[in-house]
Amino acid sequence: MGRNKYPEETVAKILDAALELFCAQGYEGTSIQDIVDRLDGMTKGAVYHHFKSKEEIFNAAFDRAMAPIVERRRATLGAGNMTGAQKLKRLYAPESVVPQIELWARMHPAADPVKSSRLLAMQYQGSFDESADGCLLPVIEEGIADGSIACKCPREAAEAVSLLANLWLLPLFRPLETKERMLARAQCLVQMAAAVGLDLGNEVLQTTAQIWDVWDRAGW
Amino acid sequence: MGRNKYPEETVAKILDAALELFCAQGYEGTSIQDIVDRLDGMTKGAVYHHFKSKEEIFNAAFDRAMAPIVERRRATLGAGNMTGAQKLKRLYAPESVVPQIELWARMHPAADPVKSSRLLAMQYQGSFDESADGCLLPVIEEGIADGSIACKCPREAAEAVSLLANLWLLPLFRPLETKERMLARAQCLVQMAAAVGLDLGNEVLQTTAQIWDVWDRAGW
DNA sequence: TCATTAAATACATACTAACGGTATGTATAG
DNA sequence: CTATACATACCGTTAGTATGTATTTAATGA
Repeated sequence: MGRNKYPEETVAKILDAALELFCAQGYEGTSIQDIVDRLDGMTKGAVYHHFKSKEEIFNAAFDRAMAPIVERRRATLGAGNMTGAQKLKRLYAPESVVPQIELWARMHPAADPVKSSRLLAMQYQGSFDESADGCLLPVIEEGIADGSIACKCPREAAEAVSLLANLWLLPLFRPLETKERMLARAQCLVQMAAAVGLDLGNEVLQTTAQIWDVWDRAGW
Repeated sequence: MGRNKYPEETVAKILDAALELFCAQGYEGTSIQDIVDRLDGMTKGAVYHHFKSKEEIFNAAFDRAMAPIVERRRATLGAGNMTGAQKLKRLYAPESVVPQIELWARMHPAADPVKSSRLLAMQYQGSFDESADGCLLPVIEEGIADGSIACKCPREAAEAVSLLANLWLLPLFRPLETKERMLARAQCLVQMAAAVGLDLGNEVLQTTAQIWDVWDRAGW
């Protein structure tokens, strides 16, 4: 295969194949050769021309998949003149959460946390970086500033809620058996968040129910 | 090196070396050869005679390190005629937690969650299995039975508290800068737990302070 | 404006070092 | 004599590299 006039297309093809495989088989379970085999005619040399390591491919594929979701959430929050408290509820409303869930559903991480350990670690990391610091904490601080939220430990509350929401309420790595248990978790989280001054709103329960349905439909 | 009369010693040496390396460099970052190189004179054949895979070595090393700690905690809880509420506080008192912390301090897991992803996944898993189901939940249910605890969602509360305690309050994978921030987390956790009917007691704050000191002393 | 050339880029090919694991040999304890 | 505790030598696979080659782009000059 000769040189492509539009190398971005090649990059896109690589990332598409990589994401699918990484999700289906995990990081360690996917070899570079597996990826190459899906890029008909292309060879490993091409892949290593565009990316310098397997890790870089993984991160790029993941970031590319997340980008539109993050963007969408930012847009939701940026627009309008809402109070911090209102934005907080928005963050956990279906329209913010469901797209992300659909991505995860496509990725289908292995139910065994140890086998999905890399994805788990990224979710863990993300719970602090993106979810808490980049998204939840600013909203909480806005709410404190405008008087709509009374929270004495915004940073800690943001971290704890993000962690619970990402690693527990969403049962990515330890699937739940029933919708009821998932709703019980949501209820529990709402109470705990309220204790540190964060009113997540009862929409969380509807959001949770929708998430369950999405996964159920995806044959979880 | 000839045949050893006491093969358990060989096994112990392998596990000691393995634990240290797995903690310092992570699972993927540690090769069987790395382990072998620490067992002067011994070869890979010996290792694979006693263990059938790298994974088995990892699990054995980890279990061996955890065993005395689990045992000790069980002993603390089993003895005496305490109410469930009292036992709950006991679970988060220094004498229950600090030994475990000292183990972790020795192990020194890499600060990057992705590099320590396997350890993280095991902590995650353990937060449900051992910490919640095996330890916290029975105590809560005991407390409900004897009337000392009023908790509407024992299973969910146990899981959430375990997760937060293991993956957030103890900053194994994302070290904290100051003692104050760690204490703020503890305070936050206490409030959140109280919201679902679990009184962890103010001893948690002292426990947390002690944990910080242990790590500080270990040159964290 | 357009051919000519030089340089940068997009790949393919062929290779290496390291890894987890195995097959097999050998000496020693029981 | 047999089972066990190792050592030695090997294998298939993997991530990654070195290098070669064709094609695009940029620079040049008339």
